[in-house]
Amino acid sequence: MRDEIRRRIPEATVARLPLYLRSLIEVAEAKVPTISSERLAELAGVNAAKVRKDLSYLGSYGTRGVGYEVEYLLYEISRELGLTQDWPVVIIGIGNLGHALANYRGFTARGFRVAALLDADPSKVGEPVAGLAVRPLDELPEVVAEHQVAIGIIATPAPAAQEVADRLVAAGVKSILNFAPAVLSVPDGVSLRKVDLSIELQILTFYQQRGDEAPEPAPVG
Amino acid sequence: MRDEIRRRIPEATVARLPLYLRSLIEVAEAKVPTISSERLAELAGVNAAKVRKDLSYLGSYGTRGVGYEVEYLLYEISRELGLTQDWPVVIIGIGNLGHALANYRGFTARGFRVAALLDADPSKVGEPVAGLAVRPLDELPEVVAEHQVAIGIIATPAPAAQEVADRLVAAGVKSILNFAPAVLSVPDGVSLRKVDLSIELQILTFYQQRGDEAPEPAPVG
DNA sequence: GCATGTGAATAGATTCACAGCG
DNA sequence: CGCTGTGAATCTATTCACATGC
Repeated sequence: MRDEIRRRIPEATVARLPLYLRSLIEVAEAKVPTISSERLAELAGVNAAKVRKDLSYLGSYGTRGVGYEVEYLLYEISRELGLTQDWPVVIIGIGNLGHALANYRGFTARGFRVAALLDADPSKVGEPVAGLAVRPLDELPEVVAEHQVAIGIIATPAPAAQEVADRLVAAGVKSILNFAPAVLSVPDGVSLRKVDLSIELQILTFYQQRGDEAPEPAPVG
Repeated sequence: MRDEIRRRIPEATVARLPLYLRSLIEVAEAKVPTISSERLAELAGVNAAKVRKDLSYLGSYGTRGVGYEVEYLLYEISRELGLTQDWPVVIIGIGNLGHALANYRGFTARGFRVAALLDADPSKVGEPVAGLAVRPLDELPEVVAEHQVAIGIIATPAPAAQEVADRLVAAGVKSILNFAPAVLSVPDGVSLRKVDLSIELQILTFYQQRGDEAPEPAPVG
């Protein structure tokens, strides 16, 4: 935690750390003290060599002949992912999806806190959703400053998404998760990830039509 | 369309085809007759070399010195993705997310049709959602057979997800999209993809904490 | 003895750069 | 002449296999 070198962690590994974390939380609840790469691999749905290689990028946290100490590894991965602190998020676009996201438990579960819900539609403003009143999109800068918002979630229709992204960036938000089916562009230094339902379905139909099996998803970014 | 060899298309390419498709639909609406790899790349948010390489796996559909014929390419990609036919889907778990998914327009937009909504909770059964009455999970086999359902969408809480997946498989569903935050296992021959909100957020916090920028998402699988 | 940690080998994806062709 | 199509080069990720050290 103090004098460690800043290792470059492959993005494929970063994308799997949350999986390991979730698995470790489960076994920690069962009071299991240590876990082998083999068992962790099973829980996370990957193979053991990958687990060991991934964890080796974080440091040598295992014990040969024994395995990994669950609580310790749990903490180290949490820290690596930045989950030892709280992350205020804003959700923009309070339609069906925005509603669902606002009510999503397990949001709060893992250190994320919905600081505000915003919508450009005046008829939605003031509506209580998940215990918060929807605020006008124009208040974004104040909301971001006030709550130190670092992450913006876009749940608007596609045509509005780029403008919302621009406003988030202008307000100083450095991480954006986009649910709108649109390709967005953001300046350097801003991270952008997307979740797109219809793309996922289309990938499935590709393989279904082929009578093939879709390869193991490699969710990376 | 008749005597073509079955080219093996890299999974990374398959994951990008839906992006090209969406971009092509946009330009087709604007009545643009042809498009260069450069322009398509810009719309899809990738680079031109990738576009050309990806499209070359489908066949030589471009014209040197000119570009690609929009309508033709649109059709070929649709066909490759299996979108020239309709795909009945079932959504299981009609909580917040299930509701949002059931109401998602652009679902129907691209050849997907919600055949039924199911939930294991008797108190939800019968409730009208998005013009359909929620049906009991036990009716899954009939629903699948009746509507020729090929795709199942899991929107249940995590603890229920594996059982639902097992039931989908038992009913003959060969493609599953999982929104529950759980690792599922399915037999060979069944395709499984996942969408996980909290994993995406955790990847963002990793890079945010580093003061780094998240790499370009490579949504594959 | 046993499971980690890691170089080396392999596989897969991206990018380069240019030949090929309309 | 311009843009596609594609081998070759590069980069990234996965897997192997075994030396290492508790």
